[in-house]
Amino acid sequence: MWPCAYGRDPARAAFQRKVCRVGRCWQRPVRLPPGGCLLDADIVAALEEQVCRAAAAIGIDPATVEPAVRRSDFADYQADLAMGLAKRLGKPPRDIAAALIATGELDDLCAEVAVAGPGFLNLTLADGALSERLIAAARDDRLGVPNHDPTHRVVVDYSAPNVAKEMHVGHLRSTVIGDAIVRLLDFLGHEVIPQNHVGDWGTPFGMLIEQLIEDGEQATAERLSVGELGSFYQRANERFTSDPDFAERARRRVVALQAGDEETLRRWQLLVDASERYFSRVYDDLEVRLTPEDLAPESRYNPALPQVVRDLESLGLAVESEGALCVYPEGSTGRDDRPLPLIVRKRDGGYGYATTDLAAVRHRTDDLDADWLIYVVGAPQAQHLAMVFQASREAGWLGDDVRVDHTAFGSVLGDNGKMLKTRSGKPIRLADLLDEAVQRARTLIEEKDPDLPADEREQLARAVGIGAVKYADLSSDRLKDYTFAWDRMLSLQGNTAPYLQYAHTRIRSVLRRAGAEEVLPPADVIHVADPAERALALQLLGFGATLDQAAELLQPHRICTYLFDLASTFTTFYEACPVLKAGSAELVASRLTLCALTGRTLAAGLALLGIRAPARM
RNA sequence: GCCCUCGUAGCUCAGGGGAUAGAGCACCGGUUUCCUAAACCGGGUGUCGCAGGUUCGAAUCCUGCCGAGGGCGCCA
Repeated sequence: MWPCAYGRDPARAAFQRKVCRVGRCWQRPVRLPPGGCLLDADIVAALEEQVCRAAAAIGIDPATVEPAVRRSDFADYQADLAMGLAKRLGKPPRDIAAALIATGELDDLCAEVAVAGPGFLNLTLADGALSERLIAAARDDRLGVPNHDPTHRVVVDYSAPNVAKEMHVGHLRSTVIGDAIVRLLDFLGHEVIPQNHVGDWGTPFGMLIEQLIEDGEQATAERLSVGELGSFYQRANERFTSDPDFAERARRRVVALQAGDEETLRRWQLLVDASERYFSRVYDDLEVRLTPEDLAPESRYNPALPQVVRDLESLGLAVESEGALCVYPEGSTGRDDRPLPLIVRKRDGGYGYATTDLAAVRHRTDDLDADWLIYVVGAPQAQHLAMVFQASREAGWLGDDVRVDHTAFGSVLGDNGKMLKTRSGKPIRLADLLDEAVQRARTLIEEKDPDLPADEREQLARAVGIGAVKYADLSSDRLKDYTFAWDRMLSLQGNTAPYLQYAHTRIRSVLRRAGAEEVLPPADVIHVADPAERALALQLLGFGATLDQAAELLQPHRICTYLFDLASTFTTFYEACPVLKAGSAELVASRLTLCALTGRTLAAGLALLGIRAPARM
């Protein structure tokens, strides 16, 4: 294809700079296997490189052009760079496009390159190039998706429930989105460190511990472990507001807790332990990867807080105001354009969550040595986090080489357009929501497939019900609010988990019939003559690029959109192209390979979202 | 008052500067001697909130306005 001396190749160097343009090499440059040709299934990257090469050949510095290759309605792909070059070169864009074609650089991969419209380059791939890459992907455990290069050490902060407080739909979003991001970045080769920033400290623990004393330790621990957190918290709160004696005891209890009183700490620990047992159960039900090892609760930072404050003072960043110690990060203003404070030490000498968050940043960069911090936290926290990040930058705790993202998400709304609540206006317990999801899935399965053995039905109900809830949460842009609707998310039609799961089982069924379910050596050649075959082939080869984009933008919904398109494209193929009854043995093998690759890609994509792909439904 | 986010088909949503803005639902019609009909195929929908600007080209980038939600000092 082209020489191996990539390091000195100006077109490649320029192309790599191009893909790194986001700033700090967060995007993946094309990886070069030792053999010197691209095994990477990502054909867009290969085409872009050839376009850069063509640009260089007509005397354009490839570092200064955007190859702009994308899927096209008019050909397999299109490159849109000629129009942008017209003014610079003082030539009509169609002439430039023609000159790019004339270099012959695109001939390796393309059977046909044509100028269209104002100067689009319509690229039609050579069948051989498609076939070759499909076979490489089919042979590869990773479906032709290379590791990201360079890889990063990434802290993902997500879920973050509160001790002795019910988990609700807000935690659902953080947990599900965070889990998908963890799985995705892990798959792409990054070293991922999940951090569950559990809320286990603060003033409410005074009343919670007093309530524990009133209810009895044994009984409270038992109730909390099985998820009766909401009623416990509520009772404590009611006592606190209605009984001045209780409130006074609670206030004294906070002081004792902060002072490290042993007996108080023991009771606090009891609340923490019982709650964490419950969280683990919910995580198991949700089928997310979070484990007790990932716990990094707020209290763990307590010992570091005085030092954080001392350092901020000695750096001259923290100043006293109205008795409190404040940092004023650049760029944040509140009412009357006054700078907004981050209160790092309260008037009473205590520390709030800002200080804890600063300590956490420090721990993650210094001790965990992360160079990428991801906070999967609701959108309302945007200003707070921006201030924490800015203060950390100013304090030198976040270097320029560390990327930080607030991966914000919107609210879950009911069908009334308001925040999802029960009819009585209370927040919906996450655990109840999951139970209902499984129950609804079970009912559907009983209707459609009454003969299924009970244990299989239960497994399936879990896979479908939990998958539906998670997929509904992941499939639209996380930043927007989303409307929760059982019927939509459990539908077999549309962009839903059950639809994808069903598409996957249909594929598995074909493979079963072919006796090829376990091992399927790929065909020697993949036929892409039929438009439906070709469309499927092109879609399959876009998997890696989709994952890269989803990871770069931290948008799991891009994976969903891709998988739905893949399933739709497959369906069209499946209708148009007989597989087992194709004309020749060769064609059967080719189409079976397409089926197998599609099935594996669907399963892999769903797995990255934390959703199971059962073999039968 | 200031700041942030959102506004795309009747509904739920895709669309990160490119050609004619796309799906699903809903609605209408069709498909089962045929690889899972829990499915599939066909049928028409738009002042991309409004107005300017940048650009060869804007749903996409910038500014202003309107509408919705959220945030703005010691809760986390």
